[in-house]
Parts: sequence; structure tokens; C-alpha cells
Amino acid sequence: MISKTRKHIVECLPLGKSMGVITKKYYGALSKRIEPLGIDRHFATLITIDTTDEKCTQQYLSDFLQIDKVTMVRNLDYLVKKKLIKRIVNPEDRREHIIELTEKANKIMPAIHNEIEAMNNIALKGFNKKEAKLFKEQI
Amino acid sequence: MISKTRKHIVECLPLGKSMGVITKKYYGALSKRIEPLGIDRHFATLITIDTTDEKCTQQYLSDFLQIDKVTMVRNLDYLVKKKLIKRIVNPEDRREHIIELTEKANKIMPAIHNEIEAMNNIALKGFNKKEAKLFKEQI
DNA sequence: AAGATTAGTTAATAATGTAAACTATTAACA
DNA sequence: TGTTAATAGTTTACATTATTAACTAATCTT
Repeated sequence: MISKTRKHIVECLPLGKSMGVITKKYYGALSKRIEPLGIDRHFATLITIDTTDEKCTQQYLSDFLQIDKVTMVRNLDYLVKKKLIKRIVNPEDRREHIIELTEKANKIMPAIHNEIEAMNNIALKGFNKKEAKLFKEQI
Repeated sequence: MISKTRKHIVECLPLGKSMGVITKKYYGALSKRIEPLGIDRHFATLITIDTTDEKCTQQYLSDFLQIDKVTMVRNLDYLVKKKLIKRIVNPEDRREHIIELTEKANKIMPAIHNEIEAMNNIALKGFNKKEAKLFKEQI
């Protein structure tokens, strides 16, 4: 039960505060689940590379995940260092780098998909279909 | 409308990704509304100081807002610099600093409350009562 | 009175976001 | 064809935020 004072304050707070707390808790729990696989960040990037049917350049990833391109360079550097992705210059447009998963990444992707699906089901238990849809439509 | 590929990818992503995107958009819009009042951050801290009936120490704010105490020191330093709060040593326990709003802050608080309430109503339009309650119970 | 605990601060480190300047490549078009 | 503009990616610099450890001052415990 939430105390009266607490409840009163929370109703006055920016909704983004609660959303931020939920998001942080979600990622904390997800990271704990996936860390044993040897990777603790940039799950959304890995999933997008693995799942998309489109030409997966850095610009594509930046646009799709709404992460600016400088940050994306750093995130991909991290994934290269972990030997989970490779950058391949597109021979048809040598400005572009096509991002592909390595064999090492392909081996752990099924487990990552499973952990994310499990976490999403836990997180969505409190939500109904409408709000789940709303979340999914945000990105 | 969301494309088929896009929809397929999003269903595989960590839910925290969409929540983070929403949160960022929310704060972007809220900051733009409140900036003209001369303050662009730490709204939740100001609201809590303004609204709580309990003894408002730095530790209380840290616990309530789930912000670690080091970050809280910095946030309050910022608010002191903006002349919106003052730290007052509690004579009954000189370890504690009671945080109070300044006259300057008291003048703009009604407007800040209004802007937050307006933003929350916009953000909650897509939500039903159950999910709104869920958000509010998070903190 | 001595040792443990609490409130707050400072310093160090890392992750993340944003802007500007830059290279290399391709596109536009006069 | 050659010059200019635009695009993809990188690097650098700076600001914000989070986390950990070490610290001071005050209070509590016993």
C-alpha cells in the first residue's frame, strides 16, 4: 500500500519520472539475465541486426533505434570489441558499412531472444493489450 | 501505420527500449514547456520539496526519488545555483540538511505544477486507469 | 569514552548524449 | 566533365548522469 503523502506527491510528479524508474528496473533485471552470455548492453541493437530484412547500415540502425550516429559508432565499436558484429564496406556504395552478426553472436542470439521475451512477458503482465500496443508503436 | 518488418522487429526488442524512447520524448516536451520559467531539469525534486509533508532532507529526497545521494548532491547544487532552494542545517540533528524552496521558487511552482499536469494528461490520453495507476505506483 | 552508524561531500571513473569538424564517397547538375 | 552538394561514418570535445570509494562531521550505542 502506498502512503497518503507518498500517493499525493506521486500524482504531482512528471510521469516521465515513473517511466524512467520502470525502465531502469527493467534493464537492470534484463542485464542480470543476459550478462552470463558475455554481453551486458546494446541488446536492442543486436536484435535489430538479427531481425531486420532491410540493408543494415549504421545509419539504418541510428534511424530505427533513434540513437544518434555518434553514439551508434561507439555502441558498434563495443560490439566489435566483443566480437559479436563486423562492419563490411558495401561494394555498391563504399560510404556504407553493412553490419552483420558474427558466428559467435549467432550462437547466443536464440538465448538473448528468449530472455527478452521472458522479461517482456513479465513486464507486460500488468498491462493490457492497448498499452502494450502503445509501447510497441513508440519505436 | 507501422511497416510489417518494423512491427516484427519491435516485437523482438526489449520493452525498455520503447519505454526509454517515450520517457525521453516526454521530458523533451516538458522541458520545452518549463524552460521559459528559467529551469530545465530536476522538476521531480522541486515538486517533491514543494509537496511533501515530511521532513525534507537530502536522504529523504534520495530515497523517495530513487536517486543515489551523490547525484542528489549535484542536483541540489544546481538548484541552489539557480537560487530555487536553500539547505538549512537541522538544529535538532546537525548532520541533516533540510531542503526548502526559496521565494523565487515559490513564485514559479504553480506554473510548474500546471505544466506537469498538462503534460501528464497528454501522456495519459493513450493509457487507461489501470496503467496510469501502475505508473504512479512505481515510485 | 570508544566504536559504529548516519548525513552529506568530494574525487575518480565510466556510460551516454550532443555538437562541430573532419574524411571518403557518391549524387547533382550547369 | 568538373565543380558543388549531400551522405555515411569517424573523431574530438564537452556536458550530464550513474556508481564506487574515501572522506568529514555529527550522533547513537554501549
